[in-house]
Amino acid sequence: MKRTPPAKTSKAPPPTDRRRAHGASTRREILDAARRIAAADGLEALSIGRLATEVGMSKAGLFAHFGSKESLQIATIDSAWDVYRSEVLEPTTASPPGAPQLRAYMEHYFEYVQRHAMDGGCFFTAASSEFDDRTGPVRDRVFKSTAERSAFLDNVLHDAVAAGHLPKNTDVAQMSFEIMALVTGTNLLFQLYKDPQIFQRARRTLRAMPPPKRSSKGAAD
Amino acid sequence: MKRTPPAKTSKAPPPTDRRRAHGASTRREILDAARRIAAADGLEALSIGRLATEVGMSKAGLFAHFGSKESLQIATIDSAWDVYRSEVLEPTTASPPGAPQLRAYMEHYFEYVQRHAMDGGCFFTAASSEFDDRTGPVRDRVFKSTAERSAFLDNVLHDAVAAGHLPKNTDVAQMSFEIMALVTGTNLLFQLYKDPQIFQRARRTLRAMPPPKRSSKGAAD
DNA sequence: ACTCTAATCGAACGATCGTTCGTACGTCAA
DNA sequence: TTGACGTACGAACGATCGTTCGATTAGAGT
Repeated sequence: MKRTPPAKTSKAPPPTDRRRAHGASTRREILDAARRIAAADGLEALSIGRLATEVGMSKAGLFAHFGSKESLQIATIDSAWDVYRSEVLEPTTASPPGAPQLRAYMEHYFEYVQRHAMDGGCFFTAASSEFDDRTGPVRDRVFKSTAERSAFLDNVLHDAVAAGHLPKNTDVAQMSFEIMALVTGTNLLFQLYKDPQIFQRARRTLRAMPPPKRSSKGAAD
Repeated sequence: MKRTPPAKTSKAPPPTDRRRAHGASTRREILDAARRIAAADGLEALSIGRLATEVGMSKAGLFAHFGSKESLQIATIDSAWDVYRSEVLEPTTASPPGAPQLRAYMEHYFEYVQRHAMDGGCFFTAASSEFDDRTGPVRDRVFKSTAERSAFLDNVLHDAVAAGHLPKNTDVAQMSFEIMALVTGTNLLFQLYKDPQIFQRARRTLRAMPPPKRSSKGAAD
């Protein structure tokens, strides 16, 4: 990213766009870049020096905004969650509850993945894969994100049952797993192959997916 | 890890247990540790100093085996592929072609994931997620692995059609995608939740999966 | 006994990491 | 005007990174 040169001369007037970008707006600019780097190369590869260079400020100046790398990582996840919520969850809730909302959820998620295809695709799939074996606050934050994603999908499916769009005895937990696995796998395969036909396949899978029944025959074994 | 000094010769016990673990066996020992680190923390977190400490040799001595970090990464992927082949692919081919082989493939894969649960689960899912946005020999090697995994599954499904276990007009490519997405998503969710019930859900999904038909209605849109 | 080679070592290099410290500039309240 | 505060800076720290170099072994081949 091109950024105004540091203007090393001490007496030069600072009419640059920076220098008056106080507080919150600088922080937002930092996190915009942090999301990109973290999604593409991982939350560990998100180094403070690299991030500072990218947004055109000093390591120390950037560091002061967060106090530690761990805080920066968590702030980055929070920021990514805001994006996910505004690009996937909120547009989904704008559709009528039930089957339309389920289809909308998948479409908005796929649009989200494609929109960020060059930045690592789904932020939370990448973060989950990176931190699933670790411990500490960062992993906990990642875990919470996935849990919230699952809970949202559970609610959508529950509404679909209540609206009569799915059979009354639908096993919502099982169906939620199937859809989570489907979209997660779709994201991973799309990131690797970069072939939009994968989304067509996923849509077709959802259309043909038989609603699993509660306490049917699948309980044993 | 036990060194198991070969001590093939009648010579007196060497001062250090190492020193006679020549060539291939040292290399194998290095790659055993490298697979663990790379699967758990990522191929980039696989640092030479850390790896050298883990196997009890010097950075320079270990480095000499590979010549560059990139070569080490590729050798680690090759080693992980050998494990995947011997633990998943070869046991699968021991089952009769067709539907039994398809079920065996999934079971052997799940056993593989569980066996390496503490080491990051499926090596190739983790590697794909880490390198899907990069370029270079390492990404190419990861890509090749996933392509071979898909091709193997394609063959299993093709055999199942030929054996009459799946309808003649089964869309093998579509079904292969659905199963790849299913097992990939299953691995990711299991790594995060560490709940073996997830495998039960995945088995149930496969049992209930309707074989997609070729040139049905999914082509449009 | 001699040489040759493979394997391994310690030491060091430049780079980058996360972090700390002291300082300077700007704005705003007193 | 003064002082406090928020913001950002340069410099430096110890640690670790990948890599290079030269020296030191042990064993094989002659």
